[in-house]
Amino acid sequence: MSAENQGIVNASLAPLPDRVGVDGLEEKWCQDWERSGVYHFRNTRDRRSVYSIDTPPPTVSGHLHVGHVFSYTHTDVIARFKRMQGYDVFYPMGWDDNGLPTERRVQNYYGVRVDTSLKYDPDFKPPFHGTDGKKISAKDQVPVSRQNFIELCEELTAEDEKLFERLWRSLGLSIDWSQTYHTIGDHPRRVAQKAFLRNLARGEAYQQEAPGLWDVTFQTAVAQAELESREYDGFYHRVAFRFQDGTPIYIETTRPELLAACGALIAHPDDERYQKYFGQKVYSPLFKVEVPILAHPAAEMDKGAGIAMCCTFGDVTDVQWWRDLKLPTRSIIQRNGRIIMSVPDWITDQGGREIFEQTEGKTTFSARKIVVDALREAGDLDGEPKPTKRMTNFYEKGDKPLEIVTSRQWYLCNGGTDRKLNQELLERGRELDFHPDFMRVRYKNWVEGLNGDWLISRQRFFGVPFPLWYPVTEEGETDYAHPITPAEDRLPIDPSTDVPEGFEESQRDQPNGFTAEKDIMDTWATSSLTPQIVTHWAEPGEEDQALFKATFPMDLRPQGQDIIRTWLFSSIDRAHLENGCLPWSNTTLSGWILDPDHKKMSKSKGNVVVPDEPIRKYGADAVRYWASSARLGLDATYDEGQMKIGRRLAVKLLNATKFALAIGREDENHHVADSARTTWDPADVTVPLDRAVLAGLARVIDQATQALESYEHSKALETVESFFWDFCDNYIELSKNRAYGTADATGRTPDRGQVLSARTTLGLVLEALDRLLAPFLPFATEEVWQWMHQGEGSVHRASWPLPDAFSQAAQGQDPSLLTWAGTALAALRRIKSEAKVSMKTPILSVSLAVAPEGKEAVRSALDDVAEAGRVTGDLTLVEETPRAEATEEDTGLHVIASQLGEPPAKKPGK
RNA sequence: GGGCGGUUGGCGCAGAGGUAGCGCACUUCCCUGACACGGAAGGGGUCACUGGUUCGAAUCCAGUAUCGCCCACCA
Repeated sequence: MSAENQGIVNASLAPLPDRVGVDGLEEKWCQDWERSGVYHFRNTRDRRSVYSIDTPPPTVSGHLHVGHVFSYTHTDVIARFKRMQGYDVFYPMGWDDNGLPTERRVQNYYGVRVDTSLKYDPDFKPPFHGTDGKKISAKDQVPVSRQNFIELCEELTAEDEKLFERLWRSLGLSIDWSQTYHTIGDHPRRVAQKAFLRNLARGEAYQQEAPGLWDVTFQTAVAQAELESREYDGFYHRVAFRFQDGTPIYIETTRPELLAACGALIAHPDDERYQKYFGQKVYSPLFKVEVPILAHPAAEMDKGAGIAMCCTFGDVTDVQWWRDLKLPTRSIIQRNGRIIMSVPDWITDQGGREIFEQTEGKTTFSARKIVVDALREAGDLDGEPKPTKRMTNFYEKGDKPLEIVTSRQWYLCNGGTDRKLNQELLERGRELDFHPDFMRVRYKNWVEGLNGDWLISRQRFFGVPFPLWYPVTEEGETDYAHPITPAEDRLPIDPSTDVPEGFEESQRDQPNGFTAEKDIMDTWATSSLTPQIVTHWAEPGEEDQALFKATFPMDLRPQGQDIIRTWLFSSIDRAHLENGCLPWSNTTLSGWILDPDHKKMSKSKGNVVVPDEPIRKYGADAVRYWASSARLGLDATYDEGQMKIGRRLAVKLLNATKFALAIGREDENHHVADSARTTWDPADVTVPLDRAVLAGLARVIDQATQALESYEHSKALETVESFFWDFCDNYIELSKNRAYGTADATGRTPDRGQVLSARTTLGLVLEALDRLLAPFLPFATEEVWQWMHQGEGSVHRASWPLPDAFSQAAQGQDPSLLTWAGTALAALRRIKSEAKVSMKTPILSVSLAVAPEGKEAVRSALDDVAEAGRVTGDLTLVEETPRAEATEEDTGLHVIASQLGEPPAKKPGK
């Protein structure tokens, strides 16, 4: 058994500063930690000894605000705790630079856009440099190859990464900076492509030509997870379709511009109003196209007129009707959101063709106006359009409602169409430990509500390309049914510049040759693989495989609650399909940061706080304290007051420890003359009061450990903190005179054993508290640690305290002794406070009444109480007789009589 | 419309069956040999509301209100 295990602490004491403070600690220790590599993953090859974290990669082109600081601190507290528990913590950092925000930024910054038909140009120089803020118009943008674009992206985001890294370091995140990645880099691209090829080989990825949600601004298909419902102003138009004989039947629509795309009128099969018409034909107004009246249960009787026109495609219900009733496809919206450029052949009526011609190339908005005017003129509009608010699907990054467009897209199975897989993924959700647990239902709701597989292809240019080509037939047609895939060891590839095995570049886009898949993968198709990326999944090297074995499945995924449906779910889907397990065993979900007016902080509201400011103003420990005091999953208010408290705690720790270390050792200037060694042995703690403190400490260690084990960092902090303040306010005050070892007010000098007991207790407890606070206040605790353990390594690699040695040394002493002694001291202080005199004023005599259960406790600490209260004469204890009427606040102890001496004379001057 | 979370002194939060707790702010006092970036003492709440269970309810149950979020609703 080592000395440490027995609770004996051997300290190498460093000289102490005259004055202590928290300013400047960040810089000092950041540099030291970097130099010594405390946070480096030690590459332990044993999975059980490793704690691995799937850190969220922040969007680097995004803006920093205190929300980042908040959730990353929560993770860091856990990382530090696990490290001190002896785990080899694998804590990498990623940067998300894949996707639209970066694409737009690179376009505007350098004046370039991706053209996948171009070849990589190693000598390419962008036309602009550093034009942030100014937008370069599309016609001035120079087309570049995808690889060139990726390089520019890496160049640009390198700056942003530095900014983030500087923030994370100044916040004291214990990230292993040798383990970083960015989502558009070679390695993540290789992982994304490899995983896709394996999905494809197993039949989990497939392509399909189908109607799907489409963003007309970005001109790309959009997945269910990226939808956002927003309120949208619309108008109900009551429009007449007519039977052969001219009898009208009215429908209501908010999208009259789609009239030409109508394929049927649909009512509910039970709707008595329309049952008699089922199977009959009517003619659409203006275009005079014959459409049937059909029944389908998805029609809702109480919505609109109860009968709807089905267009291809106005909304997702239209798609359902079109599919179930086998309606003709009559698309009139182009991918840019405008009406098609030629009159469709199903419109045969001359008047109808002329009206359609007027709408060609128009936006849906302008086309609607033309159609409504024509309807009004034709007498087929009943009344005027009535305004309505409706919820419509938007792409979360877009500002126009989504259209439905038919296109060939790639899908990945996610349980949206397969009941068995759906059940399996729900089971994975039950296996995963959510912190807090109630977040689990969000996952469940999402998986249960899926209505289709995951659409992973995007018609964009910047991103991870599908590693695919297609054969081109003799007739020059692309044969999508037989994609050509590269060997895994060639990855990452770009099909627009790389050539499939067995072909020559000259055969590109030629009959009997090949053609590249033009689409790229959704950014989540890469992000969903961060566990595989950071753990070097499927990399062939021996080192890589060892790393993967030691770190996967990972231990923790920290993330925002808003991306449960995207990041969390898609990661589980990928790991389930690829690895047959959960990607991690725990997930922590942080809440939002609200501004002081309880509004969510967001860039658009302009209420964000840049995190450097509070760090500079209050110190990193203080900001971390604020973040740590919020529970997971609950929103927290941005509260500088809380940071002040954190700062106060850090300063107090410095001062209290300085006192404990200096006492009995300092020269006349309160310096420890030279660095010295000392030993704090729990066996030297003999005084009941001191033992009571150790008993309390053992309990606190136990509680804090349990709280952190269950990811309740705020509870752990609160437990340790309140013990710490109690220790400072009561124990230090009670014991300090004994610890000094000088004569007390009555002229008695404590014996050596009593002095040693106090000093040992001070040392042991503060050393343990330093460890307990280290995950929360890494800077102040490191500073203090170095005073105690000069040259013996960092507190952040020190062992997490165990309760046993302390509870053993307490010898069964009840920790409430400290509470009783503290109460007695408070009573003495109150005498002086009420008399409005200095605490230095001696008490000539005092008599305390104590409840029977506390009398023995107070008696055993009586010397310390008397000394701390400066009682120079008699301190008598009387057992309190239970009183008939209980006082409003009964502490079990009160002053019966007291006599104060003269307050000490004020020092002249100052 | 379905679901989740919150509602506790002026503010920020803890407490989850035994009669309300912490911090900030506030009041008064104190420059005491760790700390004035400090210390001591104190005032302040019918725990959103209404019912119920219980000897006893901030705490459990039912419902209401209110704030926030997630999902659904697109004729």
